[in-house]
Amino acid sequence: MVPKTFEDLKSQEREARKKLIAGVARELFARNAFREVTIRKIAQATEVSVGTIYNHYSNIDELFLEVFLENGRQIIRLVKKTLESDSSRVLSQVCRVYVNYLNENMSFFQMMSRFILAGELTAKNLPKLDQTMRELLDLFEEALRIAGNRTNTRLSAHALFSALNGIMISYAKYPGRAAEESREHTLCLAEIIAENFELRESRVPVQDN
Amino acid sequence: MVPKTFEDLKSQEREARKKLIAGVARELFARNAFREVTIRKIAQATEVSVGTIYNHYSNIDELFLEVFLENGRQIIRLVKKTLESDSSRVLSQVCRVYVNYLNENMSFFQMMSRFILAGELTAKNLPKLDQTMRELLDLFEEALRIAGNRTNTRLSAHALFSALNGIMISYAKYPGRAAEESREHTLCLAEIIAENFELRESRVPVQDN
Amino acid sequence: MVPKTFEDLKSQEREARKKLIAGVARELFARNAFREVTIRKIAQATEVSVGTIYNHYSNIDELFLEVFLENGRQIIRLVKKTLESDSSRVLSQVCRVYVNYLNENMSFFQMMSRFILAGELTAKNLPKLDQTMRELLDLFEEALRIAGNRTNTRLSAHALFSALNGIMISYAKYPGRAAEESREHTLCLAEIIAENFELRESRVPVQDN
Amino acid sequence: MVPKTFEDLKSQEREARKKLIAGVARELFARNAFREVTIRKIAQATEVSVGTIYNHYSNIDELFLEVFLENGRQIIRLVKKTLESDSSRVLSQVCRVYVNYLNENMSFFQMMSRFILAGELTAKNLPKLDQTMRELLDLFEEALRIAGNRTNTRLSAHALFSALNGIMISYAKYPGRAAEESREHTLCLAEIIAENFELRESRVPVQDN
DNA sequence: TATGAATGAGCTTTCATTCAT
DNA sequence: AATGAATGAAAGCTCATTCAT
Repeated sequence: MVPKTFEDLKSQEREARKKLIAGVARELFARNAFREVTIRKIAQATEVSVGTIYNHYSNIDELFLEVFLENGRQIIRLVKKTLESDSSRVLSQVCRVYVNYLNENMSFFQMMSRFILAGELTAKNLPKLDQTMRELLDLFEEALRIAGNRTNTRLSAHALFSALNGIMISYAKYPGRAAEESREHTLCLAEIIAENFELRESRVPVQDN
Repeated sequence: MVPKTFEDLKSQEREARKKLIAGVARELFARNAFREVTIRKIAQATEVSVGTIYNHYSNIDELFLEVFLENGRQIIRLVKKTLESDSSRVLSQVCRVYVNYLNENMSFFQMMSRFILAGELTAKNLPKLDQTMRELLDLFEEALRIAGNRTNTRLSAHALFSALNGIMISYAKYPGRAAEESREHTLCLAEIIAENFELRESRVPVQDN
Repeated sequence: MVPKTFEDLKSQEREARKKLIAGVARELFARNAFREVTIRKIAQATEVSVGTIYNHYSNIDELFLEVFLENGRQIIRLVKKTLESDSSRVLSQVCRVYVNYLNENMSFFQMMSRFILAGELTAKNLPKLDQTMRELLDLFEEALRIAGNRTNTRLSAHALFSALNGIMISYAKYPGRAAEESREHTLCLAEIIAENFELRESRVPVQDN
Repeated sequence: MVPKTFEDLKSQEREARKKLIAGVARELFARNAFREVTIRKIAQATEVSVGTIYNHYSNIDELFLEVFLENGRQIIRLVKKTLESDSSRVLSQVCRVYVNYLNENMSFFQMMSRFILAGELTAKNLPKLDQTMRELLDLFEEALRIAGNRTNTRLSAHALFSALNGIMISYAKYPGRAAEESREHTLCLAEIIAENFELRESRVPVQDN
């Protein structure tokens, strides 16, 4: 958007600064355990005062949500691109892209856990979460359809989404395993999930020959 | 185990007290949000002092692990019983039993999240976690085999386990939904997961050419 | 005051803006608890920036003082009107008018408390406070005189002023009581204070022995 | 109370420590403006950690209330002693004792302001406040009766209590005056209040002689 | 003169852990 | 072995004030 007036400029700058904070926070979340990311640390990393953060976000959960949603938007972009490439086994590729992204943005689940399991979300912010979720599920649904899965596609999309998230919470950092080993394991499981959600003629035992 | 010596007796008692604490903590976790359960509250509920808890567990994560493992043992018992009943669609039933249990013991994931994603687990305790996981996965593997799934059964068991956990983190308390509604949704998704992990001849389009 | 020069005009405008801020702040204080009124909220309510407020008042207490004094001027106007009405029991009416006003402008005491008990007042501003106090006390003194109280009238005015303020701090919002109930209680106490400050022939027991 | 058991001893000690904190806080309040007394400073003054304070008081207002009530109990003791001394003009002496005490424990009103005007009091603590207030008012009522004031004594006690409090809020630290000067002024006003609440035959102008 | 984003010291409160008894 | 008071670092958040634009 090209600013038309001085006001526009200022509000654009403000928005940019706000995004900057969320961006730095996102990096922090990618590198650290969710519990260890505090407002003070975000402030330090952004080279901004604590108060400034509260000038942009009215509380910590609002900032978390912003990061969460930005993660969501990134994923949506990646998945969209994957769907557009007309390669074979699109579903498998979508699953791998998704799990791959999550491996590099670990805190995504811990936030999900916070927003969904612990319910730290105001009614005001709920629609934002819903909207992002819906967009992502639309894409999963499309991938399922392409893969030949044509019954209950919405519910199946939910199940697929769940299953991939579950891989992460269950194995992304399984204690005692090296990072790369874990990552490969999650990708391997993503592949299995994908296969199970594809229409699988080949897996049917040959019958009458 | 029948005590043979006075020492045995004392150590049995000690073990009993330790279990008592873990048991009360487990109830607390079932009824409350993970974040709200503190050492103090566990001490109060057990009618034991804070210090006593530290006499049995060297830190809070050791106690959490004990609770987690006890949860695991309960699940294992339930799944075993399900496998023994020779009804049809055993895999589906196993999935439902598992998800059902988790609905009533929500904190299970938050602990999983703590141990796996946040890595709060000492090397010393890792084997205990491993052992329980292995037992549970053995059962899932068996269920898969019964359902006709015969390739890569170990990895498939991992994938199934992941998928079911994912249902919980993604939808168990989806904000804005009533508890009963959420529960039904999770069971419905468990069923879809089960179907996708079963051998599904019926889903193959008729090939009459 | 009619502006004579351009300078006058500008300075008049400036003064008007200053009064505007104080006026809005006054409304805010009347409707909200003292502790909840912040510079930010005053700025928002005035539709002016925080910085602008600091252009007119060098700190928050200067603004508070302005509000306090404006409250004082309002009270003075009301009490004057009451004194001019040649009704009977003027002292009682003055007391009720005063307490009534305070019931609708609660923060008055909290400011008094701030200025007097906590001493948040610069030497520069002291004369303004003094001047307003003196005017109000003049009126109380006159009311006492009308009521027949003719000894130590200045000190009695102080005592009367104190007593009415004390009603508010002691009972204006006594916890557990409804607002209307509290208000009535304060008016009732104001009446008792008035009676005690009037010359009370009737209260002397008949001495027929 | 003489401790009977070891338990008694421990609980007595605990109680003593709790009182110690309140006592130190009371001194702090006597010497400093209410706003400047923080949990941290109380902890420092008591040579105790912040956490310890929260072991004894569940929040800051509970501690404030304790201090307030202890102030109240002290006043009650003093007023009682005054009533028991069979000197003349007991009411006047009661008023002076009360105002004198408050001069040495300034924060009393700021707490009153907090509890009464700002309503920072949980339902649970309300009865404690009520009880102390009632006891104090009983004494004021008795003083009024002794002074010959026999109508509406309860309401009059309220009015008297209010009036004396008002002296403090209005003049205890009137800016620009020396401490001793202010103190004398408050005592002088207390005397005037007392006179006005006494039955005053002498003040009645001689009528028909 | 008006703006309002930035500041940061300071607030209350929490809670796993320690240790003298 | 059991106790539970003491600890204190660290959390989220507030708000009067400043200052570059």
